[in-house]
Amino acid sequence: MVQRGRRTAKVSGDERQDTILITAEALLAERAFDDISIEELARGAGISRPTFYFYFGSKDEVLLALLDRVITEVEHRVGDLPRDFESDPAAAWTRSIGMFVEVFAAHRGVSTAAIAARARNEEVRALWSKSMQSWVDFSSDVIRSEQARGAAPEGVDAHDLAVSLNLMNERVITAVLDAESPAIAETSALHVLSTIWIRSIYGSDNPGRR
Amino acid sequence: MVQRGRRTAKVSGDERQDTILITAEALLAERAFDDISIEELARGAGISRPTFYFYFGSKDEVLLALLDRVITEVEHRVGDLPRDFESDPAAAWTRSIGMFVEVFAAHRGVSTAAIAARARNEEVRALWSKSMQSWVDFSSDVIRSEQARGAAPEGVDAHDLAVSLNLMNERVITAVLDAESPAIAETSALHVLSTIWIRSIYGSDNPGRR
DNA sequence: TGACAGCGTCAACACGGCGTCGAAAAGTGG
DNA sequence: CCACTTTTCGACGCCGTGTTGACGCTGTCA
Repeated sequence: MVQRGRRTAKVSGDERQDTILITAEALLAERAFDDISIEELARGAGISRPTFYFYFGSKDEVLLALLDRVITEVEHRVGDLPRDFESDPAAAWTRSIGMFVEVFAAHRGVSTAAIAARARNEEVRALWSKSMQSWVDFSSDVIRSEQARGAAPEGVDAHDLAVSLNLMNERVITAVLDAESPAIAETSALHVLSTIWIRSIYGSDNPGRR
Repeated sequence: MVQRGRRTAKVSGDERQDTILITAEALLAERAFDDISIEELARGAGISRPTFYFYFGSKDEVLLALLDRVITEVEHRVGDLPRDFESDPAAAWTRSIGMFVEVFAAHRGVSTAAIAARARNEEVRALWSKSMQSWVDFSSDVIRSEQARGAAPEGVDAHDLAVSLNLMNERVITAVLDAESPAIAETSALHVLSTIWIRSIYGSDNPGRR
C-alpha cells in the first residue's frame, strides 16, 4: 500500500481521502485523466482545492493510489488461481489471461489512465513495472518448466518470450477497453490472446496434457 | 535566416516551418514531449512564441507533422520489401518486422512521443490508427492466404490475430526503445517477435517453403 | 517615386490550472 | 475554558497556452 500525503492517521481524514479516490474513479470512468482538474476532484469530495493538497500531493498521487488498489486485486486473484499447467496447459493459461482481462475491464478508467501516466510519472512507472515484473517472472518460470519437461520447444529465451507476451496482453487489453481502431471485439480478445500464448509457447494448439 | 532574392513568402515560410520541425525532433531526442514548451521550439527556430502560431496551431500539430514523416518513411520502405511469403515465410515476416524496428529506432523520440500523444490528441490518434490499419490489413491478407494454401492452420480469425500481433510489436518496440523494465534487449527483440509471429501464424517454427 | 496592401513579426494581455502560505475554524485533552 | 493540534480555505504568485493589435518591411503599381 502506498501511503502518501497525510502523515498521521485520523478516521475522518481517511474517509475524506477515500471520498477523493471514489470521486476520481467515477470521473475516470467517463473522462480522460488530463481532463480532470484538481478543482473537480476536490469539489466532488466536498472540499476546496487547497484542502485537496492536505490529502494528496498531486493528481498523480491519486492515480497512484487507485492503481495500487487494482494491482492488489490482481495479485489477490492470481493467488487464487489453480496452477495445473501440467495437466491442462491451455486451460491454465487461458484462466490466467482471463483474470487480467476481467480485472482491468472492471477498472478500465484507472487502468488506461495509469498506463498512459507511466510516460510522465516516475512512481506510476515504478509501480506498474514492479507488477509487470512479477507477472513476467511467473510466466517465464512456467515456460521454463514446460520447456524442461519437454512440453514446450526451446528456440526462444523464456524470459524474452514472457516479456513480449505480457506486453502484448497489456496493449491488446487497453486497445479493447478504449475501443481503439484497429482493435478486436471484447468477446474474442481472450480467445485470440490465449491462442497466441499457447502457440508461441508450445508450438501447437494442443499441448500434451499429463 | 535572412530573406533575399526573389524568394516568395511561401518558401521562407516553409523553411521556418522546417526549422521548427528540426528543432522539435532534436529536442525530442533528449527530452519528453511534455517537457518541451512552445517557447523553446520558437527560440530554437529563431522566432518568438506568438510567431510560432503563425506556422503551427499548437505543439501537437508539430508532433503530427513529425509523425507523418515517419509514417511516410515506413510506407515507402514497406513498398520496397520483397513479398516472398510462399517461398520463405519465416524470412519474409522477419524482414517486415525488422523494417519497423529500424525505422522506429531511427526516430525513437518521435515514435514514443506520438504513441503517448494518441491518448490526448484526436488527430494523432487518427493518423496512427490509419497506418496501423493498413499494416493490419496487409498482415491479415497474408495470413488469410497462408491459411488458404494450407500453410497456416485455422483456429483464429486472421484479422484478430493480425491486430494482436501488430499491437504486440508496437508495445514491444516502444518498451525496447524506452529501455523500460521489464523489457528485452534491442538485439534480441527481432528474434523474439518474429518467432512469436511465425509460431502463432503457422503453429510451427519451420513453416513449409514452396 | 511614393503610397499602399499585406505579410511576418512580436509585446502585451487574458486565461486557466497548479502549488503554497498563513491564518482562521474546528476538534481534542486537561 | 484554555492550550494545542488538526483541518480548512482565501488569496497569492507562477507557468504555459493561446490571442490581439499594431508596427515595420517589401513588393507593386499608378
